[in-house]
Amino acid sequence: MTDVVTPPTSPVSRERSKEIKRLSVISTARQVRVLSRAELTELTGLSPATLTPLVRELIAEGYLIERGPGASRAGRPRAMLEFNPRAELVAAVALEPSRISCEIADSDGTVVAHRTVRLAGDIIDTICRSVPELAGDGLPALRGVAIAAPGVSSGGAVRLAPSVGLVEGRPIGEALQRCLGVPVVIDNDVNLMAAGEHAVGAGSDVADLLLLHVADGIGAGLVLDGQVRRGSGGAAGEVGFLPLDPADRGHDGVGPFEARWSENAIAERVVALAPGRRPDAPVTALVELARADERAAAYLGEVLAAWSRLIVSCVCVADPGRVLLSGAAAQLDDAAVARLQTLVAAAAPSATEVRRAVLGDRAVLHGAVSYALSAAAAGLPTLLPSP
Amino acid sequence: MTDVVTPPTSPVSRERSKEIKRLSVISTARQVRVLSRAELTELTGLSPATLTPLVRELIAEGYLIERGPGASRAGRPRAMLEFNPRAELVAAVALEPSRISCEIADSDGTVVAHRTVRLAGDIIDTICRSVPELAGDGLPALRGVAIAAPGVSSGGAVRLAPSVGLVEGRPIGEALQRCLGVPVVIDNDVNLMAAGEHAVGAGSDVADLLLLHVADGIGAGLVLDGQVRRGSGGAAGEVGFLPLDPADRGHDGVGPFEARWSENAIAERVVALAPGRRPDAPVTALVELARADERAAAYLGEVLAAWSRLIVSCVCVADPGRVLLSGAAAQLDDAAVARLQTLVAAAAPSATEVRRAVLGDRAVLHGAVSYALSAAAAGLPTLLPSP
DNA sequence: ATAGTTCGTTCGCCGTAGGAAGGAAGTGTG
DNA sequence: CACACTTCCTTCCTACGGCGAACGAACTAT
Repeated sequence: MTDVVTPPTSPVSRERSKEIKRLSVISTARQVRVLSRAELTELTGLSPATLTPLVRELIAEGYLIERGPGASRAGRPRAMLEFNPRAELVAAVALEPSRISCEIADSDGTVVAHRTVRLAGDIIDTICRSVPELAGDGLPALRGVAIAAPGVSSGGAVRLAPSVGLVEGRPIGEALQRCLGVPVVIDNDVNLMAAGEHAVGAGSDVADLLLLHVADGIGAGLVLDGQVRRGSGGAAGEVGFLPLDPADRGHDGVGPFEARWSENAIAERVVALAPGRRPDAPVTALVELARADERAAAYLGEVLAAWSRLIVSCVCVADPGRVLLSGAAAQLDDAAVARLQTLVAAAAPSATEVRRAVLGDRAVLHGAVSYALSAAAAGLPTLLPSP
Repeated sequence: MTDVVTPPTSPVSRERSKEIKRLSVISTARQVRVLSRAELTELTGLSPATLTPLVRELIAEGYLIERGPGASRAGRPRAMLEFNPRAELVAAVALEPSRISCEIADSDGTVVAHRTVRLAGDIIDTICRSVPELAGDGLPALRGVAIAAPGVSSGGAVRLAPSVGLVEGRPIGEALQRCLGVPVVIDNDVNLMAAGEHAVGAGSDVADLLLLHVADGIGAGLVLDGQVRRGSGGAAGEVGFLPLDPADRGHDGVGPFEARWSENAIAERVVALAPGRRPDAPVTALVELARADERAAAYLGEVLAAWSRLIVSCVCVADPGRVLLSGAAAQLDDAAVARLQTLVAAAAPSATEVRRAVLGDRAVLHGAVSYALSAAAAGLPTLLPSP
């Protein structure tokens, strides 16, 4: 439909269709974990005759491991195959202001190795050296690298100084891809969290979700139709900029909304309400204070109202159906989440479930795994069941 | 990733891959209109040997028409093929409060036949009779039917009484599909407009856009990554419900925002500013008034500010990169559009282009064509170049 | 005219998908 | 305990589609 010139790659070549089958089997096995060839025929639709050599190949490559025969009612018992998560490793690299943390995980998201490197010298060099070192003899199994960058990763406002210029645009991705020989994806950390929760967390049963992450700023990750949507400039989910209060104006790349309702801002108010040292988890502190202190309860109400308006805004635009609370917002207790849910339901045009995210710190890692695995499959357009 | 059970369809069968090739050629030809086999090899990546029999088949089926030889610098001239738009017809059915309008169009969006039927008896029956009648001997070429329903078509708030129960959910789609034997898609009219502008209108050069349609209410259609996104409950784009004014509350299924800034609301103010009969095009009237009347100018400013905040909200959530003004919003003159653009740029976190939609009334029709054509191809997951 | 160039087609090989039949390994039953 | 029966997996075989390569076709340039 668009008048972009069609790319010169052949749509269906023989190698492709074989690879598609491979991926179909692998992805099925990854989900089901332990299954027989008979189940594979059912799930993938491939004929047994087709599967036999393919499975043999996958066993030889270490993707599948033959286990003993499974239970059987009648007839020959199924020879069970177990998916070997170690057959596919991914690297998740998180860029932080003055260091990078690097993790190697298998396709379950189990961390096989991790390391934190102080940022010295060129980022790209550092990553190119660290990843193979960490992977060790598992390097051949490396399927992809996902890089989590704080703030907006491409286009949009630049929110984090250190990564400017290096992260901006493609260079880092392209360079790493050449150097490591595997697909490299780079994205906003909030988007990765959303992908993680969608893959194995509180959103694994739905196709659409919005993850609202409250920290120093407020950001959201949007998953629609099973895919993280970044928008044209990569600024989708920049909900801190929502013009919810007509009077407010943003300052220095900080959205008007997040200036008032981020974790930082709440922390300040909490300190004012209960003088003492600044709490690590201001929202937790606020929730506790609110049980006894009326002023705190009132302020908690304000916070919930503000967040609810933010959520409603997202529902009106994208209708994700489920909203996951992450970061400081995940510190809300059940009662507060329920209140938030009620506020949202009252104003949103569509039924929306509000829940806490469940993966916490590990969300980014799982997101990276999910990205890297799907990037490995991305060479060819997906023929796999997408939802 | 999700634990939905994998569907039992085979991923790559021979018939599929053949169909994929067919579609690849057809879709290329649809875009380029007149081309040679040599160009097809370049554009689709298929080898000449593969194309020869395929093209022969398509000629026999009427998809392609052989034209004379084209110009040539040196060597054998290319035998030109022309795509026959009449080979694919689609029906676009618009449900209106008391009648339905039905159009048959070819894949250019040229209307071949149209008819308006007063709503009497069962909607499904009526459509099932009208479409084949209208299509006449072109019926075998019918590739799909798209139905445009006002308001939210599934889930979400019900906005239009007459279609309740019939449109709600799947029944009408399924029934028609059985009866007519072609894919039937049903959607919100604003979503269809967005699809239309994306296909052949002011958004044909981008993958993401948001169409803002101002009429009795305010609605938006969201295209991300080349696809209309409806959200989990089909309420994506219900921007009339945006909680932009904390004090406001919605009434009776009308969003708080649209109650104040829809065409109706503007019309009332315009009447107040310039007493007389209610204008057909209140925004046009307002723009003209604003040239001379200060109060009108101020009010126009308010309208633009309100709309800009709405657009900014959408940018913060979905970052479409381009916003198309449709309906009453398309009545703005260049200067007003420019002002709107400026307002948006000042507050949005990402560069966003604001333009008028260009298809006007025909947007829904083109959207229906686009839907119906892609629905015909939707049986199999797209292997075609998606962006 | 002849060489050169570009197009399109035919031929034939190769590889893959999948039907069919057969072997393998269990459970139930007389 | 043998026999049928069921189910699972494999092997054999065939058919067919994709594409490389050679070939014929059609036109330009010199």
